[in-house]
Amino acid sequence: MQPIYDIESFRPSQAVGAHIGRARRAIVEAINQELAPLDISHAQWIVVLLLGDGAASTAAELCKILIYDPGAMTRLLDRLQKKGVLKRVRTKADRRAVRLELTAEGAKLYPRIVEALVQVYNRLLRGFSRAEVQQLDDLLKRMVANA
Amino acid sequence: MQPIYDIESFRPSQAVGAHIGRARRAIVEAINQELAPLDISHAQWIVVLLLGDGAASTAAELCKILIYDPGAMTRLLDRLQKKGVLKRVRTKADRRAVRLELTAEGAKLYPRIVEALVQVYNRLLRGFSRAEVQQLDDLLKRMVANA
DNA sequence: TGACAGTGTTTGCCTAGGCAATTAATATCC
DNA sequence: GGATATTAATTGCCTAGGCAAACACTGTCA
Repeated sequence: MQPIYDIESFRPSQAVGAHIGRARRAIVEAINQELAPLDISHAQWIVVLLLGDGAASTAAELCKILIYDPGAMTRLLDRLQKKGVLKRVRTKADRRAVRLELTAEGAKLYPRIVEALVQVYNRLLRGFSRAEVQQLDDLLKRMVANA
Repeated sequence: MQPIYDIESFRPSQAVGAHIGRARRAIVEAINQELAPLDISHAQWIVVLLLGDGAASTAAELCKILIYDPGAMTRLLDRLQKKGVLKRVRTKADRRAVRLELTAEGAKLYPRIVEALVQVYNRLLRGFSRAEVQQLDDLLKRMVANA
């Protein structure tokens, strides 16, 4: 298999990286716009999502999944707590860790975020067959696997 | 064409957005690692690239292409100037604008960045046929077009 | 030509993430 | 059991981007 790009003909703005970057920007902007009424930031709704579906329940887990700085996470959680979205609960099992729980308020946010995401993705995937989406996913996963 | 995702079965971490996010992270990290010896940040090498291949020559153009805040751009250019990578040249044509030019130093950076990008992309695309890369590009472009 | 809108750049202020050091609690290993 | 390493969370400090206001200059249009 010959290499895809070579130095002579390389055009940065036409490379996969640029396309991926533009697609990501389109997604982020669309979601932000959709979630604007909830007054919640990009980093924040991802956390609500992860707590809401049980993928994480402590700051450390969130940091690991999101590859996010622990210090920044503490402050992000502070903000969500101040908003009344989540609460910190110390547990007996491990007294270092703080279990994070969505409040009733926060729990109401979860389905709204899911709905927004589904809507945005479906919109950005207009005209795609399921097979094409599957293929896109697969190609991206192969890139990540090569890292 | 039926919608791709539905609320019940939606798994955020398996959606296209997540895959795109992970691919982007893999690319950024690989490039940063490759360019670490140059002591230049993510935002900075993109600017050098755009100036180097003539895609932009003023701060305003850079902002437009990168969808980047003008204030932040001023300061980013300050840093690159202090590093001796570029210089600002006032021109008679439009006395508001400042033409940006790579210094001899900056010009030497350009091919090294291109080389790093080509290398990283080719590595992340190991095992891809040209057709597959083309398909990936196309699928991403279609998403962006739907935005 | 002169008022006015628009453009290019800069600055100040605010927010937020990264890094390093700290503290508290737990795990490990002898 | 006790020294040591590791882990979870927090804090302070630094850097950098977003927004809004300010300023200089250019373009437009009556």
